[in-house]
Amino acid sequence: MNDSVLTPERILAAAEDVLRRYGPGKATVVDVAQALGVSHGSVYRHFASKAALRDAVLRVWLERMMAPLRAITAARSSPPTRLRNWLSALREAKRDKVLGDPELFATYSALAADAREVIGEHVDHLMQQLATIVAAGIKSGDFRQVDPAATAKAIFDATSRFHYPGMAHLWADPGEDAAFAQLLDLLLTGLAAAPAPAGQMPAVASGTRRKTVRPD
Amino acid sequence: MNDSVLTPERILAAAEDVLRRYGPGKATVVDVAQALGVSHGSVYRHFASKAALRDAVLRVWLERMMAPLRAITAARSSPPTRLRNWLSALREAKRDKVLGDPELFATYSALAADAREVIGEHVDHLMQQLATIVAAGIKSGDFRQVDPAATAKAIFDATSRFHYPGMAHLWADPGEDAAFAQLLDLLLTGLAAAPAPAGQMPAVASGTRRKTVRPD
DNA sequence: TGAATGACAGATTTCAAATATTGTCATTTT
DNA sequence: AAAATGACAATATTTGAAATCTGTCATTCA
Repeated sequence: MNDSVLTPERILAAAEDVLRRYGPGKATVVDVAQALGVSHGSVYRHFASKAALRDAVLRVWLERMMAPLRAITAARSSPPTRLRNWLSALREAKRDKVLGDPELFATYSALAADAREVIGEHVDHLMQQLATIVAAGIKSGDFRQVDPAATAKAIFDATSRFHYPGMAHLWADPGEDAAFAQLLDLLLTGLAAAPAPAGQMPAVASGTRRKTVRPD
Repeated sequence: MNDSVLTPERILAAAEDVLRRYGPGKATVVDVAQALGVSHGSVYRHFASKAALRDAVLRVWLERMMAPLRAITAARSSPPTRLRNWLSALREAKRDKVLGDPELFATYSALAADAREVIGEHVDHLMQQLATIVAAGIKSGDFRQVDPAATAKAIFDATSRFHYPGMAHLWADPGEDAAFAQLLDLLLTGLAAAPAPAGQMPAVASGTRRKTVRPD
């Protein structure tokens, strides 16, 4: 098992493996070291504590999960479509994980419970992406004039039901798809620029109506 | 303690007391019986099992919490206002409970975790009330033509973040009020009847525009 | 005769002793 | 000299035997 030099990367990979095999409660630093054929003292040369190792593993996992979302954020489809796709992708990523391998999902949920800081950063990243899409929608005239950051948070909050791991126990229900679609419709309607608002308009130059129609 | 005859009501009251004092994990049927000055066998004459007793206590507690919501549902203010008040009241009821007495809240959350059926009924009741308000809003012309039941579910889902006990750990945050207000605005905008819809309208007789303006 | 009791079997919980883990660091290895 | 080791103290977890609890029911009580 002692292939090359001991690097943080090799330790991370081994840790992920051990975690997958043993579960979150039982995986020990000694196990990880053993998997690498080294003493557990060596692991502490690269990670300050078990918590630090745990955080690093979690970060890798979250990063992997976020990759498709980044792509959607940067896509060229219309902002409303992008928003729909992004939220659907977030939901499906979690849903597939929890339905596909409940144990592993539970493992990572357990990790996450003790890694508030990492989760905080993660959520911040997600909301920044949402805000980007919302801002694009305002610019294109598809969305009302709203505060992108605050609205991003509202959208994230509103969809928690479908992506927050603590609610995973509801995700196997048959009505879930319909409920999610219903919610998306409600949110997008709330976000849409009023076609011809009779009366009060936000006090902003309304020169940015929807200009181009892009393929969805 | 052996005042009058043993009734389900007296047992319920004692059970609630014991639960409050001992916590959810430690309260035993023997404790409840002891508090009443009877043998535990007598309790089983009135409740088939500890689970049944637990369910009954939970039902009483939930019923008490729902009372103000019923009042709001039946109020005479405009449907949008009623919806706002109802959702705010739901949020505040839970928030006050969890911030006011975290232990007791944890106790009841623990009960709830093993009483899916009772919780299911409870949620159904809540959604029915929401649907009533939504239907009223459609009738008054304040809301778009939507399916009241499906929309009630969407609204309930969208606000889970602020009333689902599993998310209580977020409720002490200072930004919570603003976030909730933001979400309410987004939902109510999404629900509002378009002032002058340019183009596609639902295939429904649109003879029910907002007729009267009531005091909010 | 209907309500209450308490002994009982089986299941669950508790608690303290035994074991394992984390994190450090003086020593060994390469 | 940098990397790795493993003995060690402090902490956390596991374990299993004893105690407690749930739910039943034959018997007692009023």
